[in-house]
Amino acid sequence: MARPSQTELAVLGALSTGAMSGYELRRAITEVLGHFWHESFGQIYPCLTALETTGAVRRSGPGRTSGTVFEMTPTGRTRLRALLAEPYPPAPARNGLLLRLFFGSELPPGAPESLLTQAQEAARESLERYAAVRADLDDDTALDDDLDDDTDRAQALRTATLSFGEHMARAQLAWAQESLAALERLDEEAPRARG
Amino acid sequence: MARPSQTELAVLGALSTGAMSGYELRRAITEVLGHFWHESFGQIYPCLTALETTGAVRRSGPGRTSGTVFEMTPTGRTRLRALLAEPYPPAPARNGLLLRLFFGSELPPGAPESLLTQAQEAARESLERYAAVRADLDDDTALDDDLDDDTDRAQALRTATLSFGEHMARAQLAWAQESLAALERLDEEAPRARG
DNA sequence: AGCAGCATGTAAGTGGTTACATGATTGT
DNA sequence: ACAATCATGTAACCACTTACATGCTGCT
Repeated sequence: MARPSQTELAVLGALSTGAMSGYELRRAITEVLGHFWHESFGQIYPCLTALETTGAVRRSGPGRTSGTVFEMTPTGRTRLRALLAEPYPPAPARNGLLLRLFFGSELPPGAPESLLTQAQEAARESLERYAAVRADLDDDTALDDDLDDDTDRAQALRTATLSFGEHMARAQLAWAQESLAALERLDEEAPRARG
Repeated sequence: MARPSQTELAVLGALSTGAMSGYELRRAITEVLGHFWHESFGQIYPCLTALETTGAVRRSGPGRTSGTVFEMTPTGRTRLRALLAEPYPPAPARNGLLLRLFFGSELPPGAPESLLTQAQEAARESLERYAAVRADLDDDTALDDDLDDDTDRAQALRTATLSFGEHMARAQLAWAQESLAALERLDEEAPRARG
């Protein structure tokens, strides 16, 4: 694991919150980072063994299978900080929805509209999920009054990632609505414009 | 090319607007679809030969190198429509910025702020590019008064993909500003909250 | 005894990028 | 003559997914 990798960063990041098994690691990633990150077992386990050989991670617990947890070492924390400071690779621009919409005039009428409605629905569902997460988050902060500045700041950063999802979902919702309206307007005007 | 592929769709889509060489194909994709799609030569050429063997695409022109253009056949257009109707695979959730922000409390103070400022700047640049594209688009529609309903609709769909980019960029801008403000507020309040 | 969930891994395959090799054409 | 750009491709590699193999633990 010489070259920096995003999987490595995600794994070390998750491990920075406490020691856990590979299985738990994956669940932690999908549950906590789920709205902007994903890892599969096929990535996690090889990454863990690689991290072990570089000394960033240590296995502790009884033995081979059960009870074994992966724990971040000081070397690992240094590595985590280095990876965090690394510039992130640009996300590959590949939006299947827009690709289909762009050439949507090849499809029967109504098909692009249906794509937009689906996108709208997806955005609404995302917003609902985010609202639930935010409710949990607010409960937590209301309970803990004795936060120091560090956890306060950490909390704010985590909230920012949630807020990103909310902004994007709202934007997608507005866009889909707007685009649907534009297509509808076209349908109404078109027949008159003939001749 | 038995299994549907997004590259195939992008290539056929681009070819549906006219015959061109592989080289031109790539330029067309990056220029026209650039804000939501990308293809490299390593994908395009193998895909073209595969499409040729299935009869979706035909080579025409003088010979081996120069002058050869790839042309979509009727089979190809059928294939394009089938691919467009296919549900699109979900985009893998992997946002490097959010990953760094989430664990940003491990970084020296100021680093997350710098990430947000960069994101803000990137969004601003995107908006500028989109504004330029939209200006071109409006010029075109102003010139052509004799549009039929079909091109009108095609135009609306293409505009929708541009509009998507604009909505997302604006949302990112707003989010970055909001998050920066939240962090700043924290900095001001923190010292007082001590003791 | 049997099932659900915990747990660790591997192998094969996919989709994609990057770098390279090669050569023609056009402009300066 | 040289450089830039047009043009077509291949090979090596990388990241990632999926499916599979294996076995443990705890519950009913």
